[in-house]
Amino acid sequence: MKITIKDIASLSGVSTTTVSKILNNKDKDISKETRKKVLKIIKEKNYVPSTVARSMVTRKTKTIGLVIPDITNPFFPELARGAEDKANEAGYNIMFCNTDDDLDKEEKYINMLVEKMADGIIFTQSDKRTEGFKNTSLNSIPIILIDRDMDYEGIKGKVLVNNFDGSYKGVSYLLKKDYKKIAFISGPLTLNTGLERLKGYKKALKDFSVEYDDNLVIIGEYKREWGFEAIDILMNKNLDFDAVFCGNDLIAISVIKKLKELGKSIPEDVAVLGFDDIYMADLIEPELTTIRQPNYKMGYKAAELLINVLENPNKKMNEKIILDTELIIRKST
Amino acid sequence: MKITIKDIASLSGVSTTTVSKILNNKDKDISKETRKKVLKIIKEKNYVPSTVARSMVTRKTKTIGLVIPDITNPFFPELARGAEDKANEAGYNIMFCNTDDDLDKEEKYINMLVEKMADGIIFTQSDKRTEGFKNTSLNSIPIILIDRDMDYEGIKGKVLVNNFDGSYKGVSYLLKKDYKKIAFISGPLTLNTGLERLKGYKKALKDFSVEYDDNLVIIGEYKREWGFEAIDILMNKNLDFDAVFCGNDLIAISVIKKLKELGKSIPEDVAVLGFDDIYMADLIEPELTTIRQPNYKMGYKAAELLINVLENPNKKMNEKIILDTELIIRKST
DNA sequence: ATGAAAGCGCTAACAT
DNA sequence: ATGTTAGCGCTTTCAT
Repeated sequence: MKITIKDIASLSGVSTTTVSKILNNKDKDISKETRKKVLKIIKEKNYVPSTVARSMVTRKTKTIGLVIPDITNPFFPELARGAEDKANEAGYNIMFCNTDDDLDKEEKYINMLVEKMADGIIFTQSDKRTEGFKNTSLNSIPIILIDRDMDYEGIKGKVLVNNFDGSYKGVSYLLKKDYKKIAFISGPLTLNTGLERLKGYKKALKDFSVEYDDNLVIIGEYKREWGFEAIDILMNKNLDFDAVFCGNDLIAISVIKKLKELGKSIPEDVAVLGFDDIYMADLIEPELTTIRQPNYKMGYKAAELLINVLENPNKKMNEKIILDTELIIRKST
Repeated sequence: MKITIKDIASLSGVSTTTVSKILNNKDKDISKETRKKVLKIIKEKNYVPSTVARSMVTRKTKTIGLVIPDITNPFFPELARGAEDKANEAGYNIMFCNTDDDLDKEEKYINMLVEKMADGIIFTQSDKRTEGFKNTSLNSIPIILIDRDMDYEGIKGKVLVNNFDGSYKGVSYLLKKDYKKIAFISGPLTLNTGLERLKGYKKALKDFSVEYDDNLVIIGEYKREWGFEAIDILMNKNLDFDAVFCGNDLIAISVIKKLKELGKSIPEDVAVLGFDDIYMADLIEPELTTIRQPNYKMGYKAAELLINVLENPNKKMNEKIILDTELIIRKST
């Protein structure tokens, strides 16, 4: 038989109100002795209050939904970890959902989270999403957008990365090192991230008076396979390039691999620059020069922002945090 | 104003009972018309039933806790993903918790999960845990153990990997290839996983009539840093070895790196064998030969087992699933 | 085929 | 300093 607050109350010879107050640290006006007595019984009986019952009346679940494309993509674990750490500090739990960049799955998950009365959602949306949600029930729950930008109702904050600046820094560095024919193996341009990186790339070329060549920019996905394919495409086009700027590290790593297979030495024949600085970036050969994104911090900040919104429901806020990248120079350039 | 079942009922001109029945597909004896009418109103009003209120009476939350050391460790994302996929299929959500192998954090999380009335827990315990839980409240909730073995109350199933066999297969392969001085850079032996791998290593040596040398076995942690250190130790001891069997891929990858820095070529001077087959194993140079663990499947099976237990509370089961490993031969051996 | 009513375990406004 | 009471939104038993 599950033990309830009522049991504790009668066992202690007090009312449930008194027990409840003690449980919730609203015990300003509870006598020391009562407090002690009740606490003792609670411990004895190993009583655990039901959060479900509590949520029923407080309308809060202390649960945050984390909706991301795929935890298996090396970009996300750190982000998830950051969010979880902050949530945990503040007494929240994280419910995690993988959408595979699928719009239907996204909506399904959001619905689930609303049904389960998650207090809020941290959301990295699908690269296929071009508009807001069909489901209006969504608007009942605050959302923090992370990494990928967009505007629609319900968004109470954003944590983004300065992709333009990161890309600009990286490509400028390449240019300074006298690489002049820089191919850009991009991820999809449906996302602001890709778009901004492309802009940074163009801007850097311009500032160094290098002409932009459309042929050198090819667009694919943020996946390892795309790196292999992309090099094939570039080679088949018979293009001349002395450096490759990759949309992310996953692409960069497979590009390096492919290039080596083709007998190119890196960075002598071709320099390779990545984006992200994933866990493995300094373990490959040659160690990857890349633009580090603060993934852990992103997750952490997003949770912080969300909790802030949740615990100050009066203040209408919509903060936008833009985190900086860092150029990590290693051996591949 | 949040819309409730009551609103739907009065709007449809029926009782809440009727609405509830329709919501839960217990509508055998609800007329077609009523059903249709109610469903229409529900859609119109964008009504989402509160799972919290439902849980209150059904005593089920359709939530599963996933307690792991660290999602940031490349071993876990796939496992987590497997669990999430299965959970999702069955209409469950996953609450995820990182313990950093810390016993206090473990107990804290377990408590949280009990408070939140998670229906069950999938649990990869800390490598520091040597006994069951202090907290008896835990016994109220079924647990599936994953990857790391142990016995205590509340355990309703296990999904493990045949570490002995995996290790045996890998080391035998090395031996067959005529590597005879095989160092073993192990993870901790507090875990059955490490212990079993050591046993497999010993058994293989024995079967190939190679004498076991205590000096060649060094024990550390499942972390990249340990790979670097371990090679230092081996070198300082001035030991002769022609192959290294690593406790996991993380160690193997840093071992390869270190060895290359020392001017050794792989696999000519030294062969390297890993364990896990993480995402990056075939992207490093040389591609890593390793013993693949079915991580995704482990997570998936664990969720399956748990859901089975949850949905058949009458049957007393305690299944133990032992998954097989696979030797993936690449270029490092 | 449908509804009335009790109750899940807790909190909070209001008394005392 | 402590207790009474009314709900939170749903499911379920039992009537009708």
